Amino acid sequence: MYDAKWKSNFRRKLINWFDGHQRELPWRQRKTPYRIWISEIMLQQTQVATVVDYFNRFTKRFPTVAALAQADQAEVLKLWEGLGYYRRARQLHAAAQIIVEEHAGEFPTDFESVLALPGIGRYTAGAILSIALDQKLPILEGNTIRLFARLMTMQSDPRTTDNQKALWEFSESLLPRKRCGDFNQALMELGSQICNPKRPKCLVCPVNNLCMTAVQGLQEQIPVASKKVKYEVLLEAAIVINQQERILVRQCGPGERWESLWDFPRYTLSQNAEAKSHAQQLQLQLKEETGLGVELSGPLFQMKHAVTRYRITLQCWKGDSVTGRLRKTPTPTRWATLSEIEEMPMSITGRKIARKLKSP
DNA sequence: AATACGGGGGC
DNA sequence: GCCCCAGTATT
Repeated sequence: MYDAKWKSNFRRKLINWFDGHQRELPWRQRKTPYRIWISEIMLQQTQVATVVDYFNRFTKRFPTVAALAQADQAEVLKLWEGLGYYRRARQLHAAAQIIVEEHAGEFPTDFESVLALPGIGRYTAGAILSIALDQKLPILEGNTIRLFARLMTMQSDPRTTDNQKALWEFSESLLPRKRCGDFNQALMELGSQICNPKRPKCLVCPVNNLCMTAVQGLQEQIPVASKKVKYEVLLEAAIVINQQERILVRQCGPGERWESLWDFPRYTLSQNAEAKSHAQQLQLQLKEETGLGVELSGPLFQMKHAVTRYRITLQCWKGDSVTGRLRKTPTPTRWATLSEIEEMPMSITGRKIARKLKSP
């Protein structure tokens, strides 16, 4: 079924389609390993449309490996602010320093060395080296998993270990002799633009007659859905304490969500109680922990924030007329003005609260 | 094999 | 509200 003839047809049709339909994207203008690397890290679990502006800002500020390696981590995180998965930024920064020290500042060109860099797994190593240097290496990620599952009419969850192995082998077996980078990008472009999850555009797909799923009309059944992850709901309160134009902020600690990013003090609320009694409870608790006189008013606003396995409802209170001295706090804290806060890498909730404070 | 790690696009 | 996104690292 997937014999040499099928594969050569597939390669030819796919690459022809890509030549006429590929999107113009900033990282496609100059395909250096550095720029492809940055784009691939940003694109991990993140849609193209979200990445474009971040990529442009980041590569303008850090045009080379050396520039990135020399930066302060806080500045790297600031440019990553809002993109999520902040470990990517820290590992990107660490990898730049490794490249300077161990590879003379040149992005390595052999698969094993690239794979050894922090934040780079099999997909990203293959993507960088194929796209930037046209090396013959396979890829497998969200788009290609779905595309291959449909091409192969895979009848079980493509995310299982066994099926992943089969999909990697399929990806490798498909690689053309030349233009492997374009071919890999074409696979992903087809997966995202045509072979999309819901209602794929099989009528305009360049390989629809090679796809048994399309021929049999099984698009909604394949790929087989993975087990769903359960969510639980958390309720948290953020508190804004003003003291002579300065606001108390804290840095999230190790093992905590948003590690090393700045945030406002937050407390978990039990779910069923009334907001007002929570506010009073928090007031007492905060007085205890900071030694400050704390007055509460609010809530300022509420927001919901979905994270992988749980959901947060965040409430925010604005404090006023705070006097006294800070005695002790659970994590690193500092009093910062709103303009100082603008320069600090903030969690998404911190960022939204700060924006709200600036233009109420 | 499961889980942590963010935030947003699109319907 | 739900699914999914150019995944990686850890347990």
